[in-house]
Amino acid sequence: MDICTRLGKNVRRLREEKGWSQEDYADRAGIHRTYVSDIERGRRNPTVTVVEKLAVPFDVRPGELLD
Amino acid sequence: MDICTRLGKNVRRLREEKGWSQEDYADRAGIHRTYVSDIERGRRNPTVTVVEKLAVPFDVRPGELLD
DNA sequence: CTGTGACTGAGAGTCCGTC
DNA sequence: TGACGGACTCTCAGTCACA
Repeated sequence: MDICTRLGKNVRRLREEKGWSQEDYADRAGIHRTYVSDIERGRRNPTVTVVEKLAVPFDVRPGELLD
Repeated sequence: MDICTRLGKNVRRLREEKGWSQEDYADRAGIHRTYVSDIERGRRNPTVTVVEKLAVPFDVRPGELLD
């Protein structure tokens, strides 16, 4: 499976575990809501700085999002 | 420490452990030599697909390069 | 062998919407 | 709430000559 798809699935899974909407999560991560939507669907190829931002609200290491 | 710097240090450390030159490694990863040079010095902010390419020659999970 | 500045096309990332 | 589109700016991907 493509690494962007894996990233997207991990983000969605963790976000839903927290019970957050995409908008809630986007605000916590400091990222635009439409961008989160694209990422969860594997339609974007984010940079490592974005991966770091994505990891903050979940309190996990950035690398975990790529597993 | 900045995530780009961490990535760069990890790549350089692993590359030197293997005894490869930047050029050897770049060829194995399918990336340009000068681009590897930039990444090792933390001057670039690569996308996750690049991180995936970087991980291949080392036979590690892409996420490990971000630790 | 490696660092660096410069360059171009592609795409990252934001913001406005509608359904 | 989330999918999706359009339009926009700015940075990244990828390469080269040269130090």
